[in-house]
Amino acid sequence: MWIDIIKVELRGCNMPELPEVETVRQMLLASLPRTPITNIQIYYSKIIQNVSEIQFRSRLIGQSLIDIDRRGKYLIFIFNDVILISHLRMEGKYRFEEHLEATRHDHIVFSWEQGMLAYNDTRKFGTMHLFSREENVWIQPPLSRVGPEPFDDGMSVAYLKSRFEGRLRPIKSSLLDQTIISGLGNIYVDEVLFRVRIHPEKPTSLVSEKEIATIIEVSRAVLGEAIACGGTTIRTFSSGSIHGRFQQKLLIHGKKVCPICGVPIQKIVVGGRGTYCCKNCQYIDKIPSL
DNA sequence: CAGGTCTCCTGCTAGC
DNA sequence: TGCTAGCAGGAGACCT
Repeated sequence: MWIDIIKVELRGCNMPELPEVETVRQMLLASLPRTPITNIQIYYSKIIQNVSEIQFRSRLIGQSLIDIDRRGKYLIFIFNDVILISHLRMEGKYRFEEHLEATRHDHIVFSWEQGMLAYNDTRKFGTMHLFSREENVWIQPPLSRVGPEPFDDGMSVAYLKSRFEGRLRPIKSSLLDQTIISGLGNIYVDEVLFRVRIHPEKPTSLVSEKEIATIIEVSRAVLGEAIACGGTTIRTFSSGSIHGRFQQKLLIHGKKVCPICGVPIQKIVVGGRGTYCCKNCQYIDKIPSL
């Protein structure tokens, strides 16, 4: 079985966000062996952040996978004695095969009796952290920096309001800030802001309570639907080349013309990120007319 | 503290 | 045709 994230028509827009990571989590959970890891090959060690290459191997070899969790865009592999936290960043992907030969951009390969798992990452931006299960991984970086997901109990209008107060930066930057709200990346933030008809450059503190409520509701809907669709850019080679069906449901990201008013969509830069929005339908100051 | 800028890295593309 | 400079982007480091 292959689990891969491919480039689709939107160049540079294939980064895994929460729905993609969740899809990868489910597929790995279904396919990875629960027997001890027999070997680990490291071809590019800078992926590993908090322990040495030697420690990474010695502490993981012999460990059996118990479960895979997820927090925001982080995958959390739980073994007998250790916890491996993996972030795919822009282009990280895993593939599991009975036997694989490491190819270009395969940086770490885990082996079991039953198969091999390769971590492949063209841009080498992905990260891995290794912790002991005795440590509390939730109170130290990177997980300590991850704020609540839209689905979490901790996510509420009152919470977001408190985090938005006094913030002058664009709302898009605040929604991309994983310490405030986790799981939304560049594509989904554009989608959410278009659907709630708020301009990405609207100052955060000017977003009303009513708008915050709508942002939460729409974030849940967009992410939930994307998860149900298997993400935007995921495909499994075992079932041909099907990419995530949410790709077809994008309304604004990568589009040329506004699906509501027909005006050409603007491509601007907000907080250093390529941003798609409709100047006609997304307001900076006005209350959205939903 | 808030927020801006730089860094990491490679593949693609515009421009010559 | 072949080359190169420039760009994209999640999150942390660093600076103001």
